[in-house]
Amino acid sequence: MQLNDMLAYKVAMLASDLSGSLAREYEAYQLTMPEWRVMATLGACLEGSQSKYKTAKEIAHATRLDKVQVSRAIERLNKNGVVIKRLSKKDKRSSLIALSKDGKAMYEQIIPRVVEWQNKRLENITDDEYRVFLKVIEALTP
Amino acid sequence: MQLNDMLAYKVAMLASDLSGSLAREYEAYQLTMPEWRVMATLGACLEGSQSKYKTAKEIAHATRLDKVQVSRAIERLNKNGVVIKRLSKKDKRSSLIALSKDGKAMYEQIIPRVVEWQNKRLENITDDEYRVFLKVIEALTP
DNA sequence: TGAAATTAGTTACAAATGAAACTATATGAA
DNA sequence: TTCATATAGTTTCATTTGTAACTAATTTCA
Repeated sequence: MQLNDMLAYKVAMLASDLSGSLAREYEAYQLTMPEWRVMATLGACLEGSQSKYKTAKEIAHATRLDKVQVSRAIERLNKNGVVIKRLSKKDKRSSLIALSKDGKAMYEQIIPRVVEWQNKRLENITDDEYRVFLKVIEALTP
Repeated sequence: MQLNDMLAYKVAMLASDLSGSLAREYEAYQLTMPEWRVMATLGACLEGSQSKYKTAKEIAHATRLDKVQVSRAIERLNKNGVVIKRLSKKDKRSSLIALSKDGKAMYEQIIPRVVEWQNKRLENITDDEYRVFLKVIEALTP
């Protein structure tokens, strides 16, 4: 059995390649990966009818980052004017986080680049193949 | 677009889950992931007709680890008697690395655990689905 | 030849990461 | 109430990781 035949290795290689390649789309905006994930989460919730505010805890859950990483990402995004923070009245331990006007504008610039990047990556793959791919990912995740 | 719909994110989640889960199989042997990959590479080459010795460079290439990680992994494996190192006569900058007797025994204990782990993970997935999955991975990797 | 450029591997240092301790608030049971 | 326990988020510290500099050997080509 070669390393190359091993599932975990294959997927790790793919993940590292995809992450690195996608990162080039948002690195232009001086964002790290955790920062991008926080933004993406805050940006996505603008579209629905839900509140545009999220707590750090909710963001951590959505991004699967741990609370330290989320705290640091929010701190930097806040310092750079990308997100705003207001104290929650319900629970004074928490803040409510949302994209600022600038942050929203930045998000709206990045998203099309991410979509385009993804479409390009998927262009040699049929819909059927991709469906199976997603299904297998689902089945592999406990 | 939700984070969850993003290809790179999905694959990163899967990779992190698979790596972590597989790691439990070799962590019992006090191996880190780079160390396991080095062992796996040296172990696999015992089976073919090739030399059982590999240079750090060849190992780095096979494992896709960078040379610093490989150097550190080899250093620790060597200190723990898992691999042996002899100077290459052809090129005095290089060493030739191979599994020691103990290292080979360890490798032969671990491999069945890894195979079993992988089979278990794949048990809900049909051969056809898995074939497509591998094909998509191939197509996604540039 | 032999000086300049390249390569293998190691070492040193800086940045990223994660675990654990900490602060402030909230919850729950006596 | 009030005291013990739990939780949100931050800070601290040790470890991991990656980058760049380094050493020693090899290759190239003038």
